[in-house]
Amino acid sequence: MNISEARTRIVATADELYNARGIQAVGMDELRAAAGVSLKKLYQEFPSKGSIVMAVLERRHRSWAEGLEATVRQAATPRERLLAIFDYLAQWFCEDSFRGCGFINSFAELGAVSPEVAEYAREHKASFQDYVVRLANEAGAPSYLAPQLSILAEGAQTTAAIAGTTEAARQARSAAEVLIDTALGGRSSRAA
Amino acid sequence: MNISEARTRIVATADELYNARGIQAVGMDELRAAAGVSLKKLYQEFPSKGSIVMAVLERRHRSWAEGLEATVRQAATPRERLLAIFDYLAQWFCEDSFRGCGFINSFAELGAVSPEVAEYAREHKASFQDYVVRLANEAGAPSYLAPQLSILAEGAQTTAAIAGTTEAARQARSAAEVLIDTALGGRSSRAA
DNA sequence: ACCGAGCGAGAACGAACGTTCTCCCCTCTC
DNA sequence: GAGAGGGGAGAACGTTCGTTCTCGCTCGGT
Repeated sequence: MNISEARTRIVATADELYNARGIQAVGMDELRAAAGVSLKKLYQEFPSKGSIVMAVLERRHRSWAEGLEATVRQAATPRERLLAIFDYLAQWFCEDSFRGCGFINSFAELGAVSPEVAEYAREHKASFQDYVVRLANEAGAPSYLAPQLSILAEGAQTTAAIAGTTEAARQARSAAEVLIDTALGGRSSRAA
Repeated sequence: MNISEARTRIVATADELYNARGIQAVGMDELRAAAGVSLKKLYQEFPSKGSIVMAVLERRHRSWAEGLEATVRQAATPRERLLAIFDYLAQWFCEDSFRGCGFINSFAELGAVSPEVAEYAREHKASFQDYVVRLANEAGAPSYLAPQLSILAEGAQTTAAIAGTTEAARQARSAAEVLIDTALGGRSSRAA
């Protein structure tokens, strides 16, 4: 077995388990069993559980960024690209495994106790916000639009996670339409 | 010492500690020390840690509902009452102890493992959404407005928590103004 | 003054967890 | 074929945690 293949499987399995049940609720032995590796190999690939958590966060960040980018790329106009954020959310919420944003969850679980996790969650959110800023700029929108849309996206994620329904994506999208059209149409009017 | 006074102090202390460091990171012994009660009294008042967690959630719910209601009541018009939601958030985010919505956090930490916690978080969010629906109705807004504002409020909370800044309240408020004015002004136009 | 009930302090217990160690088998090399 | 090295299974270790138990003290009633 390739050493890097074991790593990949460990991180992928950890991602699933941590997402489904929470990081602290999944022990190393359960992860070992689910990933089909020995404990020795686990600790050969990762020095500690904390480093697995960080690897999972990196994987989640990559997966999110790539998935979002792929959905956005399909949109034709700058306005549609901004709205594509919410289409991506809608599709994500439909997955059986959806249990809320993994960064919000890990921040809530470990942010107060692990500076690394807190910092990575912050970076992930900042990178998303930067991305929205870029999309908003390409649409020629005033600078206050991007944070508004980011907040809508965050809210849709937690609402969908806790309520267990998918409608928040649609509701957030319709709100985003209003915000975008107002920002693009009525130049000069209102600022944050 | 009044028996109910001990209860109150235990729950208040647990609220602080759980909020600051996470539920799972705070042991019964630390709670006992911080609340200044004996372990015996602790288990005399509550059968288990889980029941303390539920009592904390109930306290948080009451505190949230009362604080929100108090802020909303100060607003003069239905439109301002809707916006008061975000003034309440702004004020909350400024508190040193703010570390995100306690229900989102406890849901992320224990929701997958404790059906009671998950259910209570759901109920809390549903009750907030109902409240927004009521305020929106009093403003004569179409039914799609309330979920939009609820999502904004959720998003502001997680954004403020992770970024560690307070500006999300202001940004969400300005977005809410747009959504409210659009919903109240352009009757018939767009629905969710 | 004495007895019993209640309380605080903290030891004790059992379980779970992260991490390391041991033992055994397989395999590859000479 | 013998020996060594690596890897898997899982026992072991030390810690932490939730919960219970023990012990000694205090205090109120008669």
